[in-house]
Amino acid sequence: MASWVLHVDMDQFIAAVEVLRRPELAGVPVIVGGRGDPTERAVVSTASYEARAFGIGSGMPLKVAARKAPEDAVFLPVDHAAYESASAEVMSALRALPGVVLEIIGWDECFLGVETDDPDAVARAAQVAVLDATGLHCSVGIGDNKVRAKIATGFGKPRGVFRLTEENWFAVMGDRSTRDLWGVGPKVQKRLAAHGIATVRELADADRELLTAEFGPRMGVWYHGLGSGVGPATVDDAPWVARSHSRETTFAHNLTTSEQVEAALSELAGHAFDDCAADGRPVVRVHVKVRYAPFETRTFGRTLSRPTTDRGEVIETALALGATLDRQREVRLLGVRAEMSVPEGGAATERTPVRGRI
DNA sequence: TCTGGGGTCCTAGGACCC
DNA sequence: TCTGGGGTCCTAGGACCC
Repeated sequence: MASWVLHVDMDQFIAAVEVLRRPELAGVPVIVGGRGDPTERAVVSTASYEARAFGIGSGMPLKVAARKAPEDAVFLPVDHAAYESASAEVMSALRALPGVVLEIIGWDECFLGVETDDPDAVARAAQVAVLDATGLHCSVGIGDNKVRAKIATGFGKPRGVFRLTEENWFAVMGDRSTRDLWGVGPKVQKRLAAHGIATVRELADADRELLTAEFGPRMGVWYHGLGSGVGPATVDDAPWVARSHSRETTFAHNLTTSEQVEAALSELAGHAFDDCAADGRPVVRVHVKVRYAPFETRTFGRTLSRPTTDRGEVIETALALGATLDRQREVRLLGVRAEMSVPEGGAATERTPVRGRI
């Protein structure tokens, strides 16, 4: 029997959860984001397929989405609790599949590791299990490692299954843009293009020395392998260990006084600390992030002289960092991040350097 | 046209130590 | 006058993902 990695990804997860509890929304363009008010500063979390047909997608400002949306479109507020509970049902249905190792990588997606000679059957079984348990549909990518499984899922959407392995990698991906690779965003795409590397095949054929000179020893090697679809294949079911917690807020009206900034920092730092405290681990470092109007972001950090469980100390540190902000400029967004100490024997498994939760 | 909030990991460069 | 090399820690910033 061979080892396979399956990537399970829910179809339009957030919009689907909303439709599930409000069946009258079936077939309607549904746009979930912010507080559901398209006149506010917020972006689209998920748009239903009906809404996507109008060019509305994740990350788009709600104001822009409102302009594109038809009259019968429905804007809904984000309801984290509802998605978390739906997510838990999905994961528990998948975990119950025989012989699988489950690694959760987000609200609406996970990897399954399985030993089988018929991965398609496992993929179909996963889809049935999720649908039976929750009424929600998903797509499944099958791969010989995490990178190929993850990319395969996109070809299976919606409600489908797609297999991507060493055998068909170049046939499927070779002529596509490097941007289609997981972990290559607009900046990296541009830097690669400056070296004449536009396609996946060109990345695979590129000189490794050139890539390490451009991106550093780790990322250079990672990108080079990515061109050939190389990646880790170990699925790890160890519980997730958060490295940090943050709270941030975008203000409907920009802040202009020190008093406003201090009040906001105290509150955010307190919440961030509380999230760390709930994990039972001390804070080792505090960051403050500020977005000046119109859109320039700065971050400041300070490492504490020793790990602390003192809420007041974390707040004081955030305020001290906040004191260095430019008082002449309006503040559009503030955030506080608290990094925690790493627990004994913390996650030591192979990780992909794809940023985000993986 | 207007750009959220929650995360993780990598890199460059300076400080500092031996 | 010329001033190593390696290692670690820290800061700041960058990039990406969901």
